[in-house]
Amino acid sequence: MKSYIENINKAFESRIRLGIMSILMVNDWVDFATVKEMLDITDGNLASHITALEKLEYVEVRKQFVGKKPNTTYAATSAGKKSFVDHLNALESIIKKTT
Amino acid sequence: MKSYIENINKAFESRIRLGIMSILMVNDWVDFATVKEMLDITDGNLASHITALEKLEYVEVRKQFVGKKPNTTYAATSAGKKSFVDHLNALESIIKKTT
DNA sequence: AAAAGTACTTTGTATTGCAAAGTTAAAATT
DNA sequence: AATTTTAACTTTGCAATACAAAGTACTTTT
Repeated sequence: MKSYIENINKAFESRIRLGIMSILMVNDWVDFATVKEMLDITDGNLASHITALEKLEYVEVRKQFVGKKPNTTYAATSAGKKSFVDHLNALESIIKKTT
Repeated sequence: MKSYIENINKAFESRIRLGIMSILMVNDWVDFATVKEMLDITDGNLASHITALEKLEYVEVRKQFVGKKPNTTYAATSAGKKSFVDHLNALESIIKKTT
C-alpha cells in the first residue's frame, strides 16, 4: 500500500529549503543576504541549497549590480511554486488526518 | 532574525518519520508489519527510524506474544504527540503564510 | 594600503538514508 | 525429523546530504 506520504517532495524535506521556498512564495527577487539572515544560516549553506533548488528549476537566480555592488536575487519559478503547493497540500492532508 | 522555520523539528523532517508519527497519532499500538506495509518500506528501514524515535522518547515499543508468535507494537508517547503537533503547527503557519 | 562587503566554492567531517543480506528463535509445514 | 516460514530486527556497505569553516575573487569604502 502506497500512502499519502509518497506525495511528499524530497526536495522540500529539508528545513532550510522549506524556508527558502516559503520566503520565495510570497516575495519575488529576494536577495542573498536577506534570505541568509531570515534563515540564520551560513553563506555556503544557503548557496548550496539554492544550487540544489536551481538544478530542479524550482528557483531562478538573477545577477545584477545595484550601484557598484553585485547583487544576487532569487525567485521561485512557476514550476517551483506548483511543486511547493503540492508538497504543502500533502502536508496539509497529514495534518487533517492527524488532528 | 530567527524565523518560524526554527520550530520545525528535525526529527520529523524525514518522510518516513512523518509517516510513522501520523499513523501513531491516530492509532495506538500498531504492529510492525502494518506500519511497514502502510509506508511501503523495508524492515531495516522501519526498524532504524523507530529506534531513532524511541531514543527521543517519541515512540514507545511493546513486545508481547500473540498466540505463539512474537508481536511488536508501537505507540506515540505523549511527549511524541506534543512534539509532533508542534511540528505540524509550524508547518501550518508556513502554509498559511504561503497560500 | 587596509578593511570590509558580496557571493560564492572548496574542503573536511559527520550524519543520514536505504537496500540487501545476515541473524535468531520459535512455529508451521512437509 | 528436517526444512521452510514468520517476525523482527541488526549489520554491512555505499551513496548522498548537511553544514561549518576556510578560502577565493573582485570591489568598494575608509
